[in-house]
Amino acid sequence: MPQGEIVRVRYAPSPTGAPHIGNTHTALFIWLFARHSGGRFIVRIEDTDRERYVPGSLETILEGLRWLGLDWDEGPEVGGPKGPYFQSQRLKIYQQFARHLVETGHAYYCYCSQERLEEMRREQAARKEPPGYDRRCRNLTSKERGEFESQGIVPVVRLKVPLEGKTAFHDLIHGTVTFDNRTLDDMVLLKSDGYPTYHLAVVVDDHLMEITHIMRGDEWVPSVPRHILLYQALGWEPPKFVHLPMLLGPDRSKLAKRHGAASVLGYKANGYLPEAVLNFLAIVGWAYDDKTEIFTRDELIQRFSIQGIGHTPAIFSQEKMDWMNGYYIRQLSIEELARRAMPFLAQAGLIDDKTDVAYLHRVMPLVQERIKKLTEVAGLIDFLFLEKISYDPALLIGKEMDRSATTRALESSLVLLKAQDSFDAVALEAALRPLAGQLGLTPGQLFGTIRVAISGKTVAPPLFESLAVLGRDRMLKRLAQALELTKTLR
RNA sequence: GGCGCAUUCGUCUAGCGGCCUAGGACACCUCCCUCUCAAGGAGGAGAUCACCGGUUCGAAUCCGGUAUGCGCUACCA
Repeated sequence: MPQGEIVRVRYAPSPTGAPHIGNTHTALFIWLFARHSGGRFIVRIEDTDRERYVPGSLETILEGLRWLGLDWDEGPEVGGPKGPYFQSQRLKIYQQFARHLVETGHAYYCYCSQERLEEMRREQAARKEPPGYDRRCRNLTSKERGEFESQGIVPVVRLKVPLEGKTAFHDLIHGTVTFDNRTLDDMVLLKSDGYPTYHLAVVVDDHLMEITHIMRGDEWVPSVPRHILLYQALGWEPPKFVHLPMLLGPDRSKLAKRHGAASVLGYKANGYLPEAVLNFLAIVGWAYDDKTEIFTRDELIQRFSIQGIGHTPAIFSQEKMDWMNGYYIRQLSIEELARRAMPFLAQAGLIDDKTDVAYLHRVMPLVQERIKKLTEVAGLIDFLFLEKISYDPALLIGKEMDRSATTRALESSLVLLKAQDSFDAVALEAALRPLAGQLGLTPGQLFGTIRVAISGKTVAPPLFESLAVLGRDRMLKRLAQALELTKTLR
């Protein structure tokens, strides 16, 4: 990259399904590099495989990027000076370069049928030879070509890879990597349906779009020598290469759908905060120093560097992701937490448009430090929204208590609270705590029984705060209900 | 099978020749706080730096080999 030239990097997803967290990880690193260097972040859609195309996946990919705030300067929806940004709309360009390569002797037409190629590979496997095209069509005479053409066979275009020598390239993360040309076969550049393969399309587009750094996952390293050969054949200068560490599943294999909630949008649906996902993704495969791991988006942009990127593939740790999400939830203001939790509460049927936001603001402090995901809110505080709660009456009887002790506890609490005139948490605790001793119970026993009576749960937010939010009427009603229920116990 | 990349606590990582008797974080354990659950605080356990050679006064750090893992090996990306 000449001095002063602006960084241009691209994220080039294929619309073949929902974007998983591995792709997103790559996108984030590319975006961070672009923003850090004041360059351009380009999104290019590599839709050259018509068979694997999944309708709707483009929208999902873009939504995932938007959710994380990875804005793009050129690409779908925004356009740009080097478009179109869909490879399916650039077919003529690839065909033209493919033809050019054939004319200049760097590529050739291949008429081999897929059946023959498959059989060839089977035989190679049987003979324990490395698989690869046997170059049967590499030196066809024009007469032979004419015969195939007259049979109506539509050829593919293959690159004429040098039979010997070595091809090397320099990667900003891995250093110099060298390949022996003998291990490379004559790959297809243009398929018989007129679509380019990845190899042709990526080289042509990266050049035409003036990409300065090719950033992508490590799984692409083995294809670089072929691309270098293509650059040479086309007389172009290759950009810089930056191969990013891959994300692995818990079984250490390349992260894929079968590893569970691998889709970014899945994280959104499961109650993760975009800033937490962004932060977490950034610190796997990249480190700033020996201790910092919480970064705001601006800090990430400011501190990101290729030097800090690791060489090793990394296992995506769901546990740590969850911890970080919980951490970010705890940093939210009550108002913000309420705003973010609302869709999940609505989904659980606990709130609707008419729900009082001020009430939500009173509820949120009860859950803020107890959840790791927004999806957990509803289960913790449903009793504060539901008209009626149901639970197993046996839960009312606490540790080392019996039915009569439970009944007495509920009766006494009811009497005491009926006479109570102040219903904030502090006053309620001051009133109820002494009651335990009077009943010959530990505070834990008494509070446990009341907890179940008002929430239907043995694990719930703090009792007095919960009572305060519930309010006098509802708490008395629930205690009375619980008292009724004790009659069903033996 | 061939080629390529990689190898520091279970996991994510710091380390780029002496500061390392290897630091941080998650998870785990103990204690404190405490009405349950959390959160928080204080501790703890956990890595002979894959292995074997070499270079060097000195190596987790440099070099070579071995092993292991992963990736690629399609008219998929």
